Order: sequence, then structure tokens, then C-alpha cells
Amino acid sequence: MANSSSGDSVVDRIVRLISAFPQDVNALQLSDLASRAGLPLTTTHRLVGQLAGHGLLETAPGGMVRPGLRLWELVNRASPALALRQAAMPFMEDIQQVLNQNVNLAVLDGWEALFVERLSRRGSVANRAQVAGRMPIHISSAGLALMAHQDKAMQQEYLGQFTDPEGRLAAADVRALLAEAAHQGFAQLKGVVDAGTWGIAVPVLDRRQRAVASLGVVVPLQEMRLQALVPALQTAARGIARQLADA
Amino acid sequence: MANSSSGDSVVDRIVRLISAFPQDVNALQLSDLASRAGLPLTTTHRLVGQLAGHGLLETAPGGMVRPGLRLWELVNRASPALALRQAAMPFMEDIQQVLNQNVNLAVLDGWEALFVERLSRRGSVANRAQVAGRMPIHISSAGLALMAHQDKAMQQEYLGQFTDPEGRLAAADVRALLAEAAHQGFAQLKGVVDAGTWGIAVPVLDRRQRAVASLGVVVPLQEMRLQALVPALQTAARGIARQLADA
DNA sequence: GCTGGACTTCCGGTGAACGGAAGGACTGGC
DNA sequence: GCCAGTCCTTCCGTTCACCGGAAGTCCAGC
Repeated sequence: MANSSSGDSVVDRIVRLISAFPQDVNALQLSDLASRAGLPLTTTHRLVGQLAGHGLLETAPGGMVRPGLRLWELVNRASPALALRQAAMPFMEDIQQVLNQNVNLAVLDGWEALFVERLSRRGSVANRAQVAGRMPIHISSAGLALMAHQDKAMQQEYLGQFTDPEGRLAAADVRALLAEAAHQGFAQLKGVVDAGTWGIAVPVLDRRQRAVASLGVVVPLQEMRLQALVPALQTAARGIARQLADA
Repeated sequence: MANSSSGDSVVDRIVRLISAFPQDVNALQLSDLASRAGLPLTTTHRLVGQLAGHGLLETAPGGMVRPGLRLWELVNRASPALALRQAAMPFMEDIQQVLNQNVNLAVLDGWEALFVERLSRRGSVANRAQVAGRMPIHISSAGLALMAHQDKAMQQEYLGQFTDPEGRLAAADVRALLAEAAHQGFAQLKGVVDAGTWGIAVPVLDRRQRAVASLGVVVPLQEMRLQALVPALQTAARGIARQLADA
């Protein structure tokens, strides 16, 4: 917008401002926020003031800034993620009660799995997936389950650009994982994300058999109930799909 | 910002645009969105384009617009509501498993209770509280539990401005409800929100004994376990408070 | 009392945002 | 097949809201 020497618009700035908050929820200093967002202090001050006027941010005395309740409210009142979450929650709780381990719900966004919800319990094994957190497709069972049930075209595009920063996997390896997941109807990764944990995920399919979400669990490697576990996840996934179609 | 004939800034417009989405999650037509937000069509078109460029909104072919995943992600990655939710979820699940009824978590915002989380189950009685939904203080047990444990000054201010649009309650009635809730340590409303349901809520207190949140349940009127129910809620609330203090 | 760091206010220039008007795209009625 | 209606999209000259350096204020810590 007007006169930005950097040539970005007000929208850009607002997005940068909101994105500047790290996962840890605590408030940021105004000047800290300014540097994280890459904005001049004065500009940050003015924008924060405006946003705070709408309750999208909150300023504590002393210049600390944190995301506001109203922002949370607005976004969580109407969001595609919310509809999905609402449809899935009862089924996720059912799964959790039976297994007493982590349950998660993810969608595909870009070339990553975005986790929409996670239920965990004291005593569950470690679970890297955070709510609103992301994981690369090829090292999350959720990501594999999602990508294995996409258009051929999208899979090609994904594999075409695939590079593993750590160089452990080639595109061909991922292709094999996807093929296996598509064939079996579920994806699994043993000890990949964390040694000692086992991720298993099934797709939630729409009418065209495309994955709109994935439902997964993280269990200890010793878990023996695979025979019962996968059907339970698949049944739940079907229930979620039905809920989504009805709404 | 620049040149708005109506004198509002770009920030104002963006807020209006995002607020324009109603609870129901479905997408809006561009022109519909424009009129709901009270913005000229051209302006709406431009802003939506910019916001969509950042993924804060998504445009479907045909001009339909809906909130974007990235917006949800940004907000749910860092928010005071999220920290509260995370601290409370395990306790809410415990309560739910025992009672098998609706459990909700609310905070005070303005003169309303804002519901941060709700767990419900097939077979639960009706529950008006929606996630990210609001209810007036005087007709929600959550609201009463929250207000009953605020500063005297804030209570005075609240009662001073109180008017019941339906004219059924006077400020003195609400004062009595608050006094009872403060004395008992929990708030209850029988058949007020919905005939046949009974709302019970306890405050989550910080070190200064101020309510930062409320934990509540909605049960059928026939529920007989009040003797056990309130202590269970209070124990859970104390657990949540401990989690919050530790974090 | 002084120094450093952080927040806040001021203010003139300027270019991004504004929105009317015109152009497409699509649909349904006849 | 044409026409009317509805909606989305693009164009472009004018304007004023935003920008950000500089100066002011506040508050700890030494």
C-alpha cells in the first residue's frame, strides 16, 4: 500500500505481522515483533494499534503484544477446518477411548500435511503432530495417506518436485510408499518420525474417492492390535465422510 | 487507508471482510460478501484477491469465497485461547467420560461468555454453546461462574450497564445469581437456556482468585449426581489452573 | 543523575488504494 | 438463437491515508 519503500501492501504487512508470532503463545515485545515481521518500528506500532482497536491483537501495558481473542473467534466461527473438525471429533474420541493413544486429523495443504486436530492423553507415546502444525508428506503417515488418494496428476507433480533435504529418500522410494498405501488402504511409518513410535493413517474419502482428510494414530512399536486397528480407523473415516456429505 | 470515501482504513475493511462470514461455514458469493461487509464490489474484489494470494481466503472458480486454511493455521498456531484449550482438554475429556454429557470451556470477553471448546457426544442433551460462540453472562452458567469471580469493580460496572432485552431479569436478580454463585463456588441454571437442560459451571481461578475461564457441563434435568458432579468439576478446574500456572 | 533501550507522537511527501465505468462470462427464458 | 439479467473481472485517473525519519517521553539499571 501507500508509500511502502519495500513495495508491499497493507495486506502483506498484516499477514507478516500475524505470521510473526511463533508457536509459543506468549506475547512479543513491540520491537521484537517489528524485527520478526521485518517492518519498521513505527509502522508496526501503528498497525498494531489499529489491529488492537479491532481486538485482533491485544496490547498489554508495557508494550507487549499478543494475538487477540477476537481474531481467534472470527476465524474459528467460520472455517473449512472447523467443519471438518466438528464432523470428526466424535469419531476421534471413540478411537481414542479404545486405543488410549494419540489420534490426529490432517488435511493436505501444499506439499505438507496440516494437522487440524489432535487428541492425546497422559501416557501416550510422543507425537510430533501439533494442532495447526505441519509435517512433510513423505515422513508422516497422514501425509502419505492423503497423497496416496489424490489425482494422478497431482501425484506426478508432487513426485516431480520432490527432494528430501536430508537425502535419505529418492522420489522413487516415495512413489513406492504411496503405491503401497493406495493398495492397502492405509499408510504406516514405523519408527521414522520418532524411534519407538508407529504412525498409521487412513484417508477420509469424498464421493470421487479423493482424500479430503486423513485420520491417524500414533502407537508404540509394540502395539499388537493392527488387525483390529486399521478396520477401526477405516470405519471411523467412513463415518466422518458421511457426516461431511450430510452437512 | 487511502481514499476510502467512507473514511475507514484498510485494516477496518479487512476485519469487516473476515467478520462478514456467518457461522455457517459455506462459501459466499463475491457480491454477497461485498454487501455483507458493506464494501463496494470493486474494493471487495481487490481485497479478496490480495487476501487469497496469502491463503487467508480461498476463491473457488465461479467467484465463491471462503475462509482459507492458512488463516486458520496462523491463528491456531499462536493464540491465548489455544493455550487455555490445550491445558484444559485432558481434564475436559475426563469429565466427559464420567458423565457422558456436554462439557464446555469459556472465557469472559466483554459482557459475554465466549466458548473456547466444547465436547459433545451423540446422545447428549441439547447444548446451545458453539465453539467460538457467545452467550450473554446472565443466561449462561459459564457466564455467571466467570462474572461471580471478578473484581468488585468489574461486577459493579457490569451490573450498572445491565439490561435484559427481554425484560425478564433486573440487575438485582443478576446480582443475586452472582452472589449465590460466588458463595457456592459454582453457578447453575435449570431450564433457562433450554427447557429440559441444566447448566452447571465452575470457575478456573488464577493465583489472585480471579476467574480466567469457566468449566461447565450441560446435563438433563433428571441428573441426580450433583453431589459428585460439582466436586469433579472443581477438581478438574483446579487441575487446569495448575497447568496454566506451570506453562 | 546519567545512560541505554523501549514505546509513543508528530508531520509533510507520495504512491498505493479507491471505485466508477466498461468489458466479459454465464445462465435461463422465450 | 437471441436477449435480458446477474455476476465477475479489468482499466485507469484522482486523491488522501499511509509511510517512516526524527524528536519526545518513560522507565530501569548502574
